Amino acid sequence: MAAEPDPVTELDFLSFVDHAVRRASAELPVVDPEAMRLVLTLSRTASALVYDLESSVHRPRGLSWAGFRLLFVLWLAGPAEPKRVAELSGMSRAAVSALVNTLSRAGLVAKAAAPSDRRSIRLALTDDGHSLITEAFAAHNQREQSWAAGLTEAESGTLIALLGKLMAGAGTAKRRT
Amino acid sequence: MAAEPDPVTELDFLSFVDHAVRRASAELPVVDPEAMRLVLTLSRTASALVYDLESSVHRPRGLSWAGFRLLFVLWLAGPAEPKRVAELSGMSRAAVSALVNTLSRAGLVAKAAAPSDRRSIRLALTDDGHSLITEAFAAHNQREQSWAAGLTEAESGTLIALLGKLMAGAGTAKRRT
DNA sequence: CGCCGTTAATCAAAGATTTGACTATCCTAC
DNA sequence: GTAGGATAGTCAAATCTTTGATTAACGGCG
Repeated sequence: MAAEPDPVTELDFLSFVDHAVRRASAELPVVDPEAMRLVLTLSRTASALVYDLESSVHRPRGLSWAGFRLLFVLWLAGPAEPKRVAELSGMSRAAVSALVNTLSRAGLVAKAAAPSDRRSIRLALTDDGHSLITEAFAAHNQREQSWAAGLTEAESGTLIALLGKLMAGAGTAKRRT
Repeated sequence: MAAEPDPVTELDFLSFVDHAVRRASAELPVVDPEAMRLVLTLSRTASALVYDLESSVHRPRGLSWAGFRLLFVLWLAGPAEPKRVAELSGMSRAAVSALVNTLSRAGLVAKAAAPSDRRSIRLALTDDGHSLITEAFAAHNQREQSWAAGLTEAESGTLIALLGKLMAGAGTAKRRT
């Protein structure tokens, strides 16, 4: 790690990817640069996207990213049990449980007895919750559109298809329980 | 060693995206379904990817995802100040500060006086830190390769290019300070 | 009918992350 | 040279998330 061949001082979050791939390949010949670049670009893009949506749309409305996802699932899947909400939103059951307490205290989500299993409960949006999620999602989608505007429709379709293929191909991908 | 494929959950997720897009479009005619599908697919794919890498590669080595990212940055950018590490790794300065304490206590990162600014410090990998990150990244990249294996080389290149374009087009994307 | 392994939700403790405040230092303009 | 604003790192409080344990309920099998 002697000399720096690159002007490391001027890198930002995105262009660091180029530097990192070159550097890592040089230090570890076993590295597959293409796979590395793919994962790095994907995770950084997603992270920037989520951060932007959360800070510009949801925080101002008093929702965390997780809170938004939970309301979103209840909105589009209808009333459901915590277990199913956890699966669909990608959270742990404990996280759902804690988050539901918060959202319930805020009057956005209601708990009721589950139809046929007394261990479980049924979660549903309140009227306030429904109002909030529809309004918030409208703004959310506005912002999504300004992101998507950087791509043509064809490109957007290709990107979605490739992400789907990536996801499907990764049969080993574990989800949380 | 428990890397069990869970196709049911993944399919559940994929079909939820379809369902969600249809449902949201029906309830809110103003919604752009293509932008919605793009963001949903992207964030969910990235989330599955990160979760898989973290749980299969880094947790077993005692590293959190954030801890890995910090070591990764120091490894490839060389010794740097916390401010720059925060920029390159996408964390807040406070998070870097806290994380460096942990990693420093674990003997992976060393703090030293910054060359020319007495407000700042210089962070660097220790020998142990260097050993750990190279070993961990080798395993990390192995796993990346098994994800990338689902795509052809051409598809992978296209995907990277489209993500880059998406990121570049979103000039309004805010980064954290 | 009752035993017992599963499954669901929740709780508790530990760890992380964020925002905002605070201290120390830098540096430009007077 | 020095006053004032800007900048770096850290701390504190509030939130969230995760893991593991706990309580309650289900359901198959003798």
